[in-house]
Amino acid sequence: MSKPSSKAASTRLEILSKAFELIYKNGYQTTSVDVIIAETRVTKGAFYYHFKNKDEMGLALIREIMSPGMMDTIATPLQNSQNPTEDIYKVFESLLLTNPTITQESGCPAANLAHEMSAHVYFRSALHNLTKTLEHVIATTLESGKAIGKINPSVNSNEVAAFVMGSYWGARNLGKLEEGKKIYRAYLAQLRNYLRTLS
Amino acid sequence: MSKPSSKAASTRLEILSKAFELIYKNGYQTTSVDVIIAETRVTKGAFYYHFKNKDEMGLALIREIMSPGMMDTIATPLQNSQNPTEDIYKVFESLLLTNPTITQESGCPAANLAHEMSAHVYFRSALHNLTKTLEHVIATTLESGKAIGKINPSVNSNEVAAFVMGSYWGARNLGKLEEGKKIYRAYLAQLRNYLRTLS
DNA sequence: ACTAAAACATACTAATTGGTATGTTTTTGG
DNA sequence: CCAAAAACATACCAATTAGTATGTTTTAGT
Repeated sequence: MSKPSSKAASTRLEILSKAFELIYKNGYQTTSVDVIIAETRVTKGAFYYHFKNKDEMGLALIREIMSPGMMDTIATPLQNSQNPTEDIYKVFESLLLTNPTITQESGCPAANLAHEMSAHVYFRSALHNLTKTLEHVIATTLESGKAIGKINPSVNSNEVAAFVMGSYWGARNLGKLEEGKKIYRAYLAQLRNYLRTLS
Repeated sequence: MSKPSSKAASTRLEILSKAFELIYKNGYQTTSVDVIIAETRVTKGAFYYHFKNKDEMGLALIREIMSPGMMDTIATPLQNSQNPTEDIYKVFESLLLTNPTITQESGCPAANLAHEMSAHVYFRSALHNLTKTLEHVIATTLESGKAIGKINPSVNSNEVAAFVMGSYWGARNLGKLEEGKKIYRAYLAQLRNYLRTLS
């Protein structure tokens, strides 16, 4: 995500960055290659030199922009957590209430793509891989919480991780229908209640 | 949803039914008017006689097909519930595991549309209206649970209703990325755990 | 049975789509 | 420095899109 050493690599990155921005806002199918290149200094020849078609670009987007981005905002803050439930809560709270690049109108980039492109095999497996990685991070956090006596040993970490991830996606989707952050606060309050039952 | 008394009304219903089927499977934007009429005995003239444009048809779809459908499968089973948490759980369990028209690949029709069309003001408010109605039904169920001593009075019914609806949407979205129903069983197990804390 | 409106049918259009063909320029290794 | 490959630029194309123009048929009230 951060090696525009060569000119060609920076062109490629410019495409992916602008594509992410547009697709996040307007969806994959309704973001045409034409508008992507119109919003960059890139021409069609350059676009199709770097990606053999639109879908290849979309897959690169998942792997090179979205995956690292989500790892940064979710996985990194959970490393070496001494208080799993509180730290997991905080990750989603800041994601919902303070993160500047993720907006209420546009929702969660990964959830959006999952909704729209899950019928496409390669998109589906790329996104599945992404979610499984995140779920694994959360589950691992819970497991180490067990080791330090902060999480009840009877808790099924994988189930909980899936439940938390899923509920977040759902909250993001509900949020797209509303104006204020009231829905997020309701969600977070109940998420906290739920997480507390894991101790 | 059930008055094809006149010939014209049955034409209109045929459009909406097939449109629902196609849009549920393939999304709103990627379902063209051309394929809708190709899959019915309806011509373009008839289509644009009944709906002034594609979006008007989409809105009718929400109001005349989806809303009644969701009321039937979610609200009706909760009427006069004597055991709120168990009945709420059962509604989502049957929705996830046994409902024949809602498939894993295609997910939740309302959640799909919310994801795709929330930027469109009229779609957003129609869908928001739909979700708020459902949340209200769930919240009301919880409130009457309080009256019969089955739900802890300190529970915030509206928050819980939003959390349950949202988590279901998220589970549906996660499910679209996977093959088996394992993810649903994980979700349901944790939903049950969560609902039990409300007693 | 008659007529006016409702309900439909057919043929078209302008814009947009993803992708290609065919070039020119720029970079890079020897 | 120089050739070959990499990187880009321009002009095009066939298919698909939502929507319209202009008809014909069907229905319903009198």
